[in-house]
Amino acid sequence: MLCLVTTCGLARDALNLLRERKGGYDIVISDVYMPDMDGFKLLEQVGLEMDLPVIMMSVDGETSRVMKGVQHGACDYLLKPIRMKELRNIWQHVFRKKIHEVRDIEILEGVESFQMTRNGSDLYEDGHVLCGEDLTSMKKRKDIDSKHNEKDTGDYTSTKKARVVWSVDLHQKFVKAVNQIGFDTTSLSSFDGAMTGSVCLAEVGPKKILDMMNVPWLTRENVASHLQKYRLYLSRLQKENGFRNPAGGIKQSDSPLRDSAGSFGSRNSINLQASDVSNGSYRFSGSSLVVHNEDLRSHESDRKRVVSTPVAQPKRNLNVDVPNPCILRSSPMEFGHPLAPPRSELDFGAFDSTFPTKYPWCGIPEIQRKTEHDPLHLNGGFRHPPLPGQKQHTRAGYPQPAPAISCALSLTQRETGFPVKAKPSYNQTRTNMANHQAGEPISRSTSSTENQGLNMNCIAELESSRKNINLGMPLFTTLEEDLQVCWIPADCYTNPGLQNVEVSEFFDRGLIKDEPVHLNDELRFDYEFYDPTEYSLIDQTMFIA
DNA sequence: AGGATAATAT
DNA sequence: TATATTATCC
Repeated sequence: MLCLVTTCGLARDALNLLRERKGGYDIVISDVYMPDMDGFKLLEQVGLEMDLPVIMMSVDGETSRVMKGVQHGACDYLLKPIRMKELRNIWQHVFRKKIHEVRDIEILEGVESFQMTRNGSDLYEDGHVLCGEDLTSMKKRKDIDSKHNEKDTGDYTSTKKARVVWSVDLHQKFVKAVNQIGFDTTSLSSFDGAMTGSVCLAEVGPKKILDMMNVPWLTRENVASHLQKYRLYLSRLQKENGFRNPAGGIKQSDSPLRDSAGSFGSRNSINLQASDVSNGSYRFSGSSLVVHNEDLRSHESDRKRVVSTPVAQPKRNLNVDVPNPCILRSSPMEFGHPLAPPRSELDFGAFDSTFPTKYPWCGIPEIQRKTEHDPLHLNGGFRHPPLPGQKQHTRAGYPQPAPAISCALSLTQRETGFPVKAKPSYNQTRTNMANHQAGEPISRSTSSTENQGLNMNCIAELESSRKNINLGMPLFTTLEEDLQVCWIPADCYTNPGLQNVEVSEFFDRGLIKDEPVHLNDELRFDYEFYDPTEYSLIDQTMFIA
């Protein structure tokens, strides 16, 4: 890096130069002792007239003096003799300042305009500022660069396709389509559940599935890719089934370890292992707030037609056990739901003892199930998963402990309109846009769109922290809980005070109502009539591979 | 269509 | 950093 240094013997000269050429300098290094002026005076003056980082230096390392420098606004204080290494480092200050400027702009102008800033005249590339490597991650740099190129060429289509996130509901559509096609083409219900699955898959191709799914923005490639994974999963499943579970029952996860190979299908029973419990830091680590630079990709998601899960994303490191392994039954009519699933789907459910329909891939959305151990299921509407006894009352939770501070904080910040986001915001932000594109009934009000991910996360946060407190020990949040939090009716938040008000308000698209939250009317059926436990299985198995 | 592999996300 | 997921190529 080339540095132009101007030296002055007098502070007065320096000030004049600085005034003459505003913007011509990036940093000021000044001795504390100067013939014509106290260094602190100069420092003060520079601070008043221009916004430049000032570094003080002197042979005097007396604490009070150093402190004085800092108090007057010096960003560093170097002791003479100054080493080269120290000099090299002073550019940090310049850097930092620039970055703060960018941040300020972001905050002031809001996400939208910030994105424009980044897309357009890229502040980062202003002069030499972008020389360093440690300010923003290289990844971000890459994003910026690619965006920049896009702008230059004007060719937006040349960029890579955004990734489709196979959310629960999207996958449900997929499975639905697979089942449908399987039904249509075979027009018979196999008595062998496993065969039914295979037959379906043998018959269906991505094209058909795509048509059946009727999701306009989805491509054949998307489906093909997903189908590939699906098949992979099925084969693993069959292998595992033959191997560990010849009887076809629910695999007892006697190991808390995640079997990476077979985990797709092996998570239906959940172990509350002490080792897992001790791993309670997970939730809180996830709750730290980040002033998050809206990812560019969320900006383009409309164009890119990206989907993402509308619910909290599964947490891979979680493996929670249902204390009583659910006994699954195909019992759609028990709920008297008017929408009886097609025959093939019933068939899927009917043979869950031979074929692991308990696994998410196998038509969960189409069949209704009941967990014998959970009477709550019969209540209709919102139901809990069969949590261990302790947890049960925390769920009903009327006198609720305060939510996580972080959550309250994020809510508050959200109100300020600052682009503050809970961590997994990227995908979820995309979700909303994509969902919108798919014609799903999602409000496009700015706040809800921008903060949906945060909403979810905050609620999840509330839930988990509440549990943690109630149990008096760190308890990790389960996936199912993550999902559940989306369903919690507003009146669950009976704890008076800030957080309740804000939480309700938070759901400005009406996510919290007197009934379970669903993302899509079409899916309502699934959400309402499926055992949340089951649903958790969906996630755990479907998205954790 | 479907498998292999590259790219990307977590 | 390793692994999982998805896009893309053939």
